[in-house]
Amino acid sequence: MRCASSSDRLDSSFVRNYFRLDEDLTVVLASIMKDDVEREAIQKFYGLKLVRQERWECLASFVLATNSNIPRIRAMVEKVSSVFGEPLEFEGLPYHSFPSPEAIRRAKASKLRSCGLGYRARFLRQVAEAVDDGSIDFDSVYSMGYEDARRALTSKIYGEKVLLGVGPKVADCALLFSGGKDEAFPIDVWVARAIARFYPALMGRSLRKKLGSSAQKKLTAPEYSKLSKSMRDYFGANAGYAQQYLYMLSRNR
DNA sequence: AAACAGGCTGACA
DNA sequence: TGTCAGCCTGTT
Repeated sequence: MRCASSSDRLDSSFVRNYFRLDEDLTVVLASIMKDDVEREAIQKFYGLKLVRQERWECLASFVLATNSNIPRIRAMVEKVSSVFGEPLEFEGLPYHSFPSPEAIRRAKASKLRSCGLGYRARFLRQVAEAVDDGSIDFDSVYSMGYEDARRALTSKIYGEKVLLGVGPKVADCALLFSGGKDEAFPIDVWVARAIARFYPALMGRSLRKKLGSSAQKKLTAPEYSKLSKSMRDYFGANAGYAQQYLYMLSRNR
């Protein structure tokens, strides 16, 4: 395989790991083709894959993504990178790396805030501190099983959250995209809508009604746990893949 | 121009 | 344990 990058570290074995070229996608897809909905989604978005993202960058990005939207998330990540990241060059063009936890930790509050992060600035800094000082250790957390790892990401020590800004949805995203937990099934508003529409039986009547009519369309913590568990039970070990295809289906209709 | 956007925290029942 | 308001900010 041939590839080009700005760094020697990003060689072909990195690319192989990042894009999961070691896995047989057809086998994975066969395991989640449990109904016509997934069949249609897989046909429509055939080739869509999970990738193995860098762990700190992934968690930090999803902390920033809270209560926001894709264009804005992109703007926040790019701004933070250009202000606090290392300058890079690739094929003559300038780029910036995503900043290290240390860089975010050292950042002046007002400067961090001026990246347009809003109240997420505080969360990003606290997560950076926890990663930098070892309060949270990715190696140890991601070596646990799914349930324990999710508990670890959202846990409290002496009543204080270890990772402020990391709730159930953010934790599931980190576990799926950078923690090697393929059974994680993150539920954002799009996925919740898709479940209500295509899998009403898995959702339950009251929640379905709420998403349909009520102005309050955000899942409560208990609703989230219950729903994500039933989706994991239904799709099994590769539920995260099912979620990705369902998400795409939900957004393209 | 009020609502909404790829939720979470802190306070309270 | 489960609810609920409030929250930065950009966009529609």
